[in-house]
Amino acid sequence: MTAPRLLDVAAAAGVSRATASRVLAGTPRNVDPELARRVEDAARELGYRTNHSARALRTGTTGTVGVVVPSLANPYFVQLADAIAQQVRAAGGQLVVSDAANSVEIEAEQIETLLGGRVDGLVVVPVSAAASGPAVRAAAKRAPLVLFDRWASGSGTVAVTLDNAAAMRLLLDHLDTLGRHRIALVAADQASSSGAERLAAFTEARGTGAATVLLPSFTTDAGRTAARRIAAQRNEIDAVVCGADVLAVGLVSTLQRSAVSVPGEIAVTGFDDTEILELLDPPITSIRHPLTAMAERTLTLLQAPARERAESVERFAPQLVVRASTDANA
Amino acid sequence: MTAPRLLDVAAAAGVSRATASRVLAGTPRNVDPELARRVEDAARELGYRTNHSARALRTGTTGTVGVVVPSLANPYFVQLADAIAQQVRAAGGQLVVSDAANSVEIEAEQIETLLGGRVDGLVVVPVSAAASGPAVRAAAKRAPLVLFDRWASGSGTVAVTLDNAAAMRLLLDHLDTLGRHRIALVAADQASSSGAERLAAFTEARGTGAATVLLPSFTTDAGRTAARRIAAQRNEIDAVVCGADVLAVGLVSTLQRSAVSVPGEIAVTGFDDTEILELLDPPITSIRHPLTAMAERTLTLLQAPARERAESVERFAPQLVVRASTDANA
DNA sequence: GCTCCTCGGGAGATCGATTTCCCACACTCT
DNA sequence: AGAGTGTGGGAAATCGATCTCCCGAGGAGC
Repeated sequence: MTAPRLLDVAAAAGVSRATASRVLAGTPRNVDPELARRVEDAARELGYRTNHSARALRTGTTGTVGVVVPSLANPYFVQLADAIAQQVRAAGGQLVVSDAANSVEIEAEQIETLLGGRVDGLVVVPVSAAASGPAVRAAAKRAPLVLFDRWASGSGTVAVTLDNAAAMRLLLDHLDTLGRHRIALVAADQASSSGAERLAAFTEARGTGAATVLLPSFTTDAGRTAARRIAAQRNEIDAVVCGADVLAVGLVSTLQRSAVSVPGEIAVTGFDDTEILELLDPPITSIRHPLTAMAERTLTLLQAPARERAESVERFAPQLVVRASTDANA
Repeated sequence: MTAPRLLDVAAAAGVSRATASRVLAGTPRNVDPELARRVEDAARELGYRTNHSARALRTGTTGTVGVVVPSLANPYFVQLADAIAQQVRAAGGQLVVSDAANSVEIEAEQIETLLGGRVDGLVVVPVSAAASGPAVRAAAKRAPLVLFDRWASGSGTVAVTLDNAAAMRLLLDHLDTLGRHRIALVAADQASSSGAERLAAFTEARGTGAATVLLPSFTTDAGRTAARRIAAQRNEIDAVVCGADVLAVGLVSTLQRSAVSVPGEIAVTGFDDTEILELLDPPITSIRHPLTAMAERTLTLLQAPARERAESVERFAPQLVVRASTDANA
């Protein structure tokens, strides 16, 4: 029982393959309604489904967008992929998600694979601002590619990101307003553009002398490590800004177990407004990305002529979400 | 600047397309090492990448596995997809993940699309035990398909799942051992086979009279609703088994805000050992699925001859993970 | 009544890689 | 030396859908 082909449908309807194709693919060409009906009936009858490889080969287009994220284990990236997915689906396309396992090499490999005629365009959340550049640049020459949430230097293409500096200022102003002036930064992953920008904005606002805990990795475990260092300095610090939600989650739960009250003694903020934050006790203040708008813009750029994707960074305005981890009355 | 084709590589190396193909696709045919070297050099030089659509069309095979999950917004399903992804990658394949948006119709649509020659096989976590059957059955006739984590009746194919009844018994025994005998079940989503099995196992163990809170949806918000009902019955209940982690998360945080101590007054368990559980205070006792073994078995079945995928359900042994939400000393 | 257009529809080329033949050459064995 | 054998490599068919031509019929205009 082999799958029915267009030829079979055409034969059953008593027309040529060309006509059957015109009806089923909806080519802008008038076909006698009677014939169209016969073709459609035959197709339904036989359970015909157009062969994707054949169509893609002939038309040179797949109707599929590829997304490469650093890791699907991090809910933040899942959220990003999901935002893109909704836009793609709304446009009637398919989505392929690849996981780069936080490695520039695997990232390059995934990009390569997807480019072999599997996708019409690529959305990449690059692992590293410095090291992801070359692979992205090479890929951007072969297919439309837009960076999302992070940029990579020398990428040769446009990036749709959050305005991280503005976001950092929002958080610092918020804490200042609450009378918290002795603020520490807990960050990881300076390899990513967003990590670097957040750190830079913090240093610029607070000076190089400000307390900063840099962690090797971007996990809740790292957040717990940070908690121990913060707890040790509890007398000199009254607020902590975390460069990522996962860090904040680990930090808050560990601080509380060490009997450091949040926000009583130390206020804490996250950074990406992941869904978990709301569920913790206390819920954690964070920065919300305008993901829908960002994803929409990304798809627009993907479909635009190449010249609109010249290397540049577009920054979207962040939104502060105040919760009880900074302001108990929130 | 069009992409280089096999023809270009062959010309550059001074051989025929056939030979170039034999070298690059690694056909089990001897080729003069000197020619092979020339072909490989030419391919590298030109930046050649085999066109996936063309290869797929000719060979009828894509090297890609599709996964359809009910929703990517639920971290549990992301975890499942990730387990499959690792196995597929280990086998040198590609993965396409689709989201069914918790709808049987969209699920059927996604399956249809993937079957149009995009994938060699399909792994489906069905939305509904009853309603997903027909679409799955039709798909299973056209391509290898294995159900994962849940089964669907009349699916005509094999399902790799957890032994939910055994898992429920593990939880109940654990609570009994701790002296908690007045146990309530908080569940949602009886449409899924796992939801139904968990409910059935609970009822069988505790009788139909046992307290049960059935929720309309499968979200943390639903868990909060449940918390209010449980709090109202706090005098008759000393433990709650949740049919899913997301419910437990919402339940615990809301109970605590209502000044009901966990586990002091009421012990709580989750069910899928999602990563968040560990981070909450208290961390929540749950059931861990042997996901790696399950994913491995799934891939094996996918590649096996059709007769090994006769409709049946394979059940894997659950593992109890005790945390402080049931046993403060854990 | 005749020519010119329009419009629907079919034959065949095409996308790029794989694979089936089959041929040419070199080498061995009698 | 001639026949037999084996091996590497090329020409051409093939996968299935689309798209470019081109043809025939019917209608409009003179």
